[in-house]
Amino acid sequence: MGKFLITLRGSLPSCLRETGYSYPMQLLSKLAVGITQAINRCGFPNKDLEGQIRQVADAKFGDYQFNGAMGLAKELGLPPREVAVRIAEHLSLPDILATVEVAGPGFLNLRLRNDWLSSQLQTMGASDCLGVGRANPPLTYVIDFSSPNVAKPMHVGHLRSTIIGDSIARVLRFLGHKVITDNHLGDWGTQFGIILHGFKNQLNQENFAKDPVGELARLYVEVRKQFKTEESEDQTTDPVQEACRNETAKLHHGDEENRRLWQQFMPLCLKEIQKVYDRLDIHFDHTHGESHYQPFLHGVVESLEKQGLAVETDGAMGVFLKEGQPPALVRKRDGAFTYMTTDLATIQSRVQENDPAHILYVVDSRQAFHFQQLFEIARTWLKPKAQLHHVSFGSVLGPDRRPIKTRSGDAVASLDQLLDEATRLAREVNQSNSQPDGSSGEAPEEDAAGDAEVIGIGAVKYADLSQNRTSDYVFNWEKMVAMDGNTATYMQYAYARNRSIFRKGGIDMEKFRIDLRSISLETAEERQLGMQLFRFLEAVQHAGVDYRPNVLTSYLWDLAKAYSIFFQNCPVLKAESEALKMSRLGLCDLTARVLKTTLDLLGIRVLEKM
RNA sequence: GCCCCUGUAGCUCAGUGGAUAGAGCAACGGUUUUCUAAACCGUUGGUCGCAGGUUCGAUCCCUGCCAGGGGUGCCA
Repeated sequence: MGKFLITLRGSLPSCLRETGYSYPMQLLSKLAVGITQAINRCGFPNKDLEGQIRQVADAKFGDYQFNGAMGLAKELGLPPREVAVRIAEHLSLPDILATVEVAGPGFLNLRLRNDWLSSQLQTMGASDCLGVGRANPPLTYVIDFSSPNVAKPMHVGHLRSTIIGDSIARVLRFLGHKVITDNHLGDWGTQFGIILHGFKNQLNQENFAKDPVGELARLYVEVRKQFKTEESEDQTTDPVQEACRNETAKLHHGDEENRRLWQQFMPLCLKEIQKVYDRLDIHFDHTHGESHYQPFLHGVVESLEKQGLAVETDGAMGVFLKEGQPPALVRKRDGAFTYMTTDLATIQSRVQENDPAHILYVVDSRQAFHFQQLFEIARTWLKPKAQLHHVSFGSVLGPDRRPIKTRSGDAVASLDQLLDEATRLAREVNQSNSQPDGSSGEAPEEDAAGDAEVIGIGAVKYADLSQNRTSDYVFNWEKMVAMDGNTATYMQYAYARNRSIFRKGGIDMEKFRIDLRSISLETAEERQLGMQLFRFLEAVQHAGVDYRPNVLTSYLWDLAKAYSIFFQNCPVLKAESEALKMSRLGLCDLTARVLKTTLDLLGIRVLEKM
């Protein structure tokens, strides 16, 4: 491969090589080889080349474009268009390219041959994984996501880590990597001390019997309210906070009563959380909470101390990293360990047990400083071969544009409420569209409740996933439960309409898929849809390289648009000839499979009828 | 104080060192004897916070400023 930057819409090209992404259908590397050869034939230098091969900005220019000629021209002191023309003249990829055109100040616009594209679509269609195949070599990823505090009910703020993490796991698995997901529950920190303190002093027995988790959550909020505010100058003298710290420390030191209570609370909390995961269709390989690492914490601090990393400071043990920066505390004055200690133990354990190439933390961007410290300590301490990444995401803001905080006990929509509302709306829309008024769609009567859940939860997930994870966003009920425009519902609907064609046509899917025919891309609509289908691989790669599910939602939107235009303009069952009908059915079926698979990578299900 | 992030259409947000900066929603107008109208088509809407700099080319990179937010030794 040449020294090109292969750009998948701005993704990090070197990652493609580093992560060993090499798939038979990879077009960009083929183009890179061809263009490198052309540049060599011209006698132009190809080192330090800032050129780029990418999808065209506008379909009217072609399919792909090469932007390197302008930079090269500057280096050579030649007119940019002349350089572009010479590269174009020497560019020879006769099987793949139909046209190579120089345009504007020196762009090289490339158009793929229809027969080549068609053959690629056949390859995709014949492949179970739609031409994506296996990464070579597969890498091991540990992905840490969701990680709620078990003592509190999940709310909209927990949604992002949970569904973004799940989607990243699905994408990396689909790309052929080994993925280990781990829900690092907050089940051992100060929040338990708070609950223990509340339980011992302010318990409402009746509530606890009726709704134990609800009562624990209430206690948490109640006790938090009694803390001195952050403005007060000396929080170390706060008696309530001190008492909570004391309960935490007792738990950590093996106090019998606190251990017993912890063991009583945990199954209740876990059951509550599991309900949400079941609804969201999210599963973990491990649920190793903070408590899981408790036996190793002493050893961690000891080891850090031995290496001279941790030193005593005001009675606590801390690691000083940078001048002027506060130390990272690994053991508090009262002997309790911190989440820094737990996170270090967790890294150690993951490195030893899984030997991963990457460990991803899908966590709120506000914890950036923590991860910076954590990674720095871990690298010095363990010298792991694993790369550590904080896959951060922005905050969910309230209507006042300020982050929703639960520490202060803000009232926020619970996740259950959100999912209920979305499901309720889905049922409403579904019913209104199922009236026997002649113009309605096929009424799916069998499992209306289940269908509404698929649509409603899909809508909620899509609303979150379609946003770039790094930016904050304002929480909005209507947006979260919207079912028109660029939403999961739109994709599910496109899928359902697509399947309807096959039902109406009485097509035997198994026979049809075995008996694949060549796909005609004669009309502009067919061509555009085919092109979009072909780009599936690039979209998944890009999403995987950047850990960004919203790349997939953008792709889906483009694909669904292309399909809608095709659907509108190209009759399938009533196509002019049997051959054209079969070709278009082939396009439809491939579209359905790509839609379904991409939605699956987002953790969203489809319905055969809507 | 120090560190980090953000600023793009009325609202919510995409996007990119390259061609005329895009969607959804909202508003307005149109499409249903034709494979599902949860759809489609069209119109309106922008000094990409401000000012410099680097570059053949900057909304994107750099610096400063303004505005908002976050973090910051005993919460996680």
